Amino acid sequence: MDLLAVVAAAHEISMRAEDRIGPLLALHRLTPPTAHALWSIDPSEPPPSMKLMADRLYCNAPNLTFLVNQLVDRGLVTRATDPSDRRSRVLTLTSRGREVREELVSTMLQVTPFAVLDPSELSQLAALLTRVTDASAG
Amino acid sequence: MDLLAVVAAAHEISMRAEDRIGPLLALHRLTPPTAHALWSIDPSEPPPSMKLMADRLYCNAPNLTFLVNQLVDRGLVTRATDPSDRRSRVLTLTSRGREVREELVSTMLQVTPFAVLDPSELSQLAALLTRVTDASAG
DNA sequence: AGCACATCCTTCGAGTCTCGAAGCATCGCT
DNA sequence: AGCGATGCTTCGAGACTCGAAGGATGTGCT
Repeated sequence: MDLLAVVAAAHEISMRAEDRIGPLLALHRLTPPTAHALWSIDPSEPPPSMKLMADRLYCNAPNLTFLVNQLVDRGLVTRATDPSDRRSRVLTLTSRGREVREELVSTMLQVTPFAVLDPSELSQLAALLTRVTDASAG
Repeated sequence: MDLLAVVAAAHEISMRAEDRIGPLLALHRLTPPTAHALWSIDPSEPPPSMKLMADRLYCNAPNLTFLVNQLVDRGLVTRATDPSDRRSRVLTLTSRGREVREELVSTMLQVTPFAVLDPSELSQLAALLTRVTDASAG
């Protein structure tokens, strides 16, 4: 059955990538969860709310509060009250946050096991994975 | 660039799968790390040592000791001294461990986002991922 | 306006995970 | 026998995850 092989291989690739990015994370006192949170704040988009981030990271509210505190403590993110809904807090990267995020992304593109694929294979793979994420939306 | 899209999509798929398997894990008082450890003990192969498991899971020795303790506490795994090297401990699934592992694998095959692909797409994807894991071995 | 209810976030406590440093037992080698 | 290497465990500190509970703000209803 190919499905089992695909699930196992995908997991293996994730673990390998996480292992290889580890040293860079340690350098910035980050961990996989905090790095993922940082990654998920795109500076070219409007600042996301805590709620939106929790949905993106598939985590609950207390957990997200904790992760954001870690990023704030490390000077990478700032919290602000959303003027249009004062219950909501929006997250903005500091200049250092933007730098670290950029370093994270560019390093990941170098060390990810997917980097061994050539452009044609990558394009095939991107098409398949896009189909998966679109079709299983939720 | 397709590479970034591939990395992001792969991560998204993993998170989604983990989210969907969560309820089953909770039922057995498992978590993603302990479930992954359980998954990595194939009952049809010779019992792995702690060392081998640590390599498979990309984790260090103290961490693996902790995870295995969790599985032992939950009655899923037993530890035994390897007669051929008395420093080494080998891990064997209990009958309950085999049941839970089987349930885990079969449920994952149902809920994984990859399940939306048809056989031809799956076979294509399996070929690409196998190439990635083989080419980036380490 | 006032009240009920929902939503967004935070705090707290308990359990889990991760890792470096240190230590113990055993193995392989000389 | 002695010595360094290897496999595992213990310990302590920091990080992560979640349910329960609570405070603040928005929404809808009368």
